Amino acid sequence: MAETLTATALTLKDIAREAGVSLATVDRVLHNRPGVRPDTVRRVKAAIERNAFQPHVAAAELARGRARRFAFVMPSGPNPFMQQIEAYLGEMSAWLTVRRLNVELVATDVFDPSVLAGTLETLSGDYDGVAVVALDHPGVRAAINDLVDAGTKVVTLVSDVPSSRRHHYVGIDNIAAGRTAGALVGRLAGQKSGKVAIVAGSQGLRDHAERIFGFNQVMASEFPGLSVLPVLEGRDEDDRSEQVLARLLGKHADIVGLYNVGAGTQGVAKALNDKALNDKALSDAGRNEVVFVGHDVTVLTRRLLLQGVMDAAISQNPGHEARAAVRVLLALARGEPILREQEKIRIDIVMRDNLP
Amino acid sequence: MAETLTATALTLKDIAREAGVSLATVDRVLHNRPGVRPDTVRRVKAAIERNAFQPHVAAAELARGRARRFAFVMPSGPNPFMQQIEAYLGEMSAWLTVRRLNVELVATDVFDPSVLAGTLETLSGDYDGVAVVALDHPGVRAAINDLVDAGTKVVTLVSDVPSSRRHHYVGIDNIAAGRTAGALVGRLAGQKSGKVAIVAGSQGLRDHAERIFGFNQVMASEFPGLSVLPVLEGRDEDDRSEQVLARLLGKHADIVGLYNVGAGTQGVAKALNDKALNDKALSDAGRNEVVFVGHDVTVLTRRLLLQGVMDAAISQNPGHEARAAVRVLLALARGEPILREQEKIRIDIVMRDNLP
DNA sequence: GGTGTTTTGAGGTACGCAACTCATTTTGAG
DNA sequence: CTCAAAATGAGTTGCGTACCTCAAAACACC
Repeated sequence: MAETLTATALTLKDIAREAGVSLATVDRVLHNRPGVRPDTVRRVKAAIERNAFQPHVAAAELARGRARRFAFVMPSGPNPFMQQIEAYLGEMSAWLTVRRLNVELVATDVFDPSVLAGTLETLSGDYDGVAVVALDHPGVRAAINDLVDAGTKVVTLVSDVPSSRRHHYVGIDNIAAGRTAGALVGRLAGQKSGKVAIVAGSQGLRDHAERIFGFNQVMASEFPGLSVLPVLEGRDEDDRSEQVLARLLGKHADIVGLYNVGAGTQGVAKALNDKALNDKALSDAGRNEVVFVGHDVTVLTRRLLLQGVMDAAISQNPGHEARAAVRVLLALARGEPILREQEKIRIDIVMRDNLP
Repeated sequence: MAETLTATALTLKDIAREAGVSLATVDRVLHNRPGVRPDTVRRVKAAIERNAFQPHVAAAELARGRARRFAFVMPSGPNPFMQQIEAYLGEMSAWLTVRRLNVELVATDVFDPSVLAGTLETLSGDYDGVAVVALDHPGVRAAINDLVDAGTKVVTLVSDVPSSRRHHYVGIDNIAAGRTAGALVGRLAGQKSGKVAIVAGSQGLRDHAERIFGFNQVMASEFPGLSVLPVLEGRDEDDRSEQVLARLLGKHADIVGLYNVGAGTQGVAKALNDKALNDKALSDAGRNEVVFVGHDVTVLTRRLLLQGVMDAAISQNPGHEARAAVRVLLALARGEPILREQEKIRIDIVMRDNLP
């Protein structure tokens, strides 16, 4: 009736006895210290394997004494999503303190490859781990690889550099996110046919490009009644996003769906509202006629969802990302296995009634 | 440019000096041992507060020596969702071992209040923490309170007993889940008007009742064109669910939406498919005409989503629930604060393109 | 066999706390 | 003021590991 899930824990002493060597030798093997014959190394490692030995985390942590230093390299501009990640890191403060972890925020211009690469280089050697919101660029890739070679654990955050040798990526699959947005716009638009607009920050950003790709994929294959208009670029700015969208809405009367890929949500909503007022075309339910899907749950998008202006937000949980990045860095630094399932960031569909 | 998020860690010795007492007295206060004057207790506690002192987790863990025992009281029947939770607990095995945690699974008939209460009573005293999938019933409530009084930490899992003194609930807000389901059925049904069917396990189950409540709330207030038919009870069994639904589908030709509140999904899908075949009414996109929203991502619902038979699944992440329950029990046992944001279980909307 | 080098063993110390003992001081009741 | 009880200080041990030193043993090479 009762089933136990845990093995009895061995200690280093047990491993030493098993392998027929002294504690000192096991210690040398465990920490890759020199002065052990290859044959002995093999014997010790065999004993460790055989017993699935894992060092007692608490004891190891206590013994090593010095704190670990992690750096979070984040965009310097005022990006609400990034600010949320930083806020959640702040909330972890007590958690970090009792584990003797030092987390430092490093603000930099992540959109300028050379600046970002330069920042990463200054970090080398000083940190046990680095989490970075990275731009995918050869210079950045090289800087990441240098960090890895120096022994620093590196995770990319939100935006990946798959071609680098970073140890882990904490973020969503942006193609799937775009597909999800497409499916939502298509399904929520109902039987209607018409045009669909896309507002992005820039098609040069990897994550935006991937989202657009996924979105178009779904629209093309599943919603033949809807035609996607050329992508508008709003540079993630409110004013510019509003302008370009307003112009487009003026030109096409039959726009039934809108996908806002990045930020600039305020501007997008404004353009949409102005149009609705002009048309005097708010439906009875108080909902805008144009299906509006965007990204991330912020103060603003939360309000838009509650008002019915926005129909759904594709979200990646910033708290989860912050904690996952720290946990992954810690596990990497300790040599512990990573709970992939736990650290995976999901694509959340957030509508009015399941607002977190 | 670089901002540090962590405080420098104090030790018990520092607190002792601050409070002007010896280590022994601090220890007595910290562990509620007798023999300390109230005034001294206050001084020590003040010093602890003032410095936001938290014992070094690793050192405390190492010193206490004995392992902690947690019990998970789970339904004995073959419930896919519960099996997933158990599977994820199994995956944590290494994580648990390293932290000297013993987790035991206790299978019992959670639907029989007296049996469940009896099982909980046998656990008293032997465990540091208990997670239980609880039925809300006076006998169960009393058993939970007894456990709490005995010093055991108790969390309710998936299904809550809010009137008990359990320390924490790990699960979703089922009313909000029902509302979300309602919004999805309504929106995905588009402009259509017609009837909506509900299949539940039993209206006597608290979680099912709450979901239905939320669902009806949204339907009534936002989708006046849709009328909800009386709830069918399928007892979470495939055969029975199929029968009752098939009968209903035969009687009403204008059913445009279906909400499956609990399990029995296989049967529900079968009834729906048979109807579609009869009507020869599959749409061009291969999608069933009836909007079908259910709960939980299992092997079955995953297939149904991919096939387009099912339109959305409301899901609570079983892996997250398993890990959150363990983490909460551990934090409670250690007297650490709980990261509420982290342990909160979200209502996930899962459609084909964001299947986890 | 002798030399120098490499490998191994033995042991210690420190980490911060829990849990305990025992001696000493303080306190309050009579 | 006395004496027992209560409160407090001082100290020890152990948890499992990291990291270090020093000496002994094993080995390679000529």
